[in-house]
Amino acid sequence: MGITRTELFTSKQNEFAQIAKVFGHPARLAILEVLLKSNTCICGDLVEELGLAQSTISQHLKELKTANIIKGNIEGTSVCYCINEEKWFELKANFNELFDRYPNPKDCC
Amino acid sequence: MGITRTELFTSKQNEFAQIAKVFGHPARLAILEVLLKSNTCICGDLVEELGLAQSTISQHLKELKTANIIKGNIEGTSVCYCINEEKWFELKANFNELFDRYPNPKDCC
DNA sequence: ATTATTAATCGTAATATTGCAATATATAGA
DNA sequence: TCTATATATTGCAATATTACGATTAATAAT
Repeated sequence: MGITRTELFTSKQNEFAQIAKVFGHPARLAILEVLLKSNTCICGDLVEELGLAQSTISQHLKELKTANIIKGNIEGTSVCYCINEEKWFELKANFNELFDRYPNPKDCC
Repeated sequence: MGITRTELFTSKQNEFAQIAKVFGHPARLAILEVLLKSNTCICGDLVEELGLAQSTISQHLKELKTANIIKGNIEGTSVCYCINEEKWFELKANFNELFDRYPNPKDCC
């Protein structure tokens, strides 16, 4: 059905999945990497860096913004994007919290 | 088009996105959490824990297995699942590598 | 051998995602 | 005001994902 039965899961699970999904596209990773590499905000430039159409990139940026992973500041006729520092470290903590739940020592297999 | 233009991105980006996508569904997170919580392999049980149909869970397990995040050992008529320890820590490292790329100090916004 | 149990696979329907062209919007500069 | 530039939005078309019932396959128990 293409529809996720979110009612079966905790809101924490649904929210985590939502975020992971945003990381689940190479174009969005590429955008994030450009933002990480440059020490400052990126105004424009993104369309030339990646090989996708402007509208497609705008859409991916929108998803990153909606997930609160990046911020966009209007700068004259263009928009400057950068990573939302607070959210970024929150996500790092969230992922580590998951990864660190690995039982140690474990008793199987 | 629903098709990702993987040719535009590095294999590292594509592979990372592929993994993130696996984490991008609450049912798969729920499965992983069950496996993390119990200190041993889980044989069956998963279908009762989550509220999804058996075939649906089997499909999600397949994706987790394909991504090499979990392993399945046949145990008589049932199958025991557990997290692939090596891969798990590799993923933790991969995600942290990404998160740690945040420029510090940064000079913008 | 027959039956019960468990998990995988198949087929299919519904919905989501990706991508792009075309269009709209908004600001800067002449 | 008119034009150029930059980004967002809209409207598709193609493909992917999610979910489930039905079926299959494989082993265990009787």
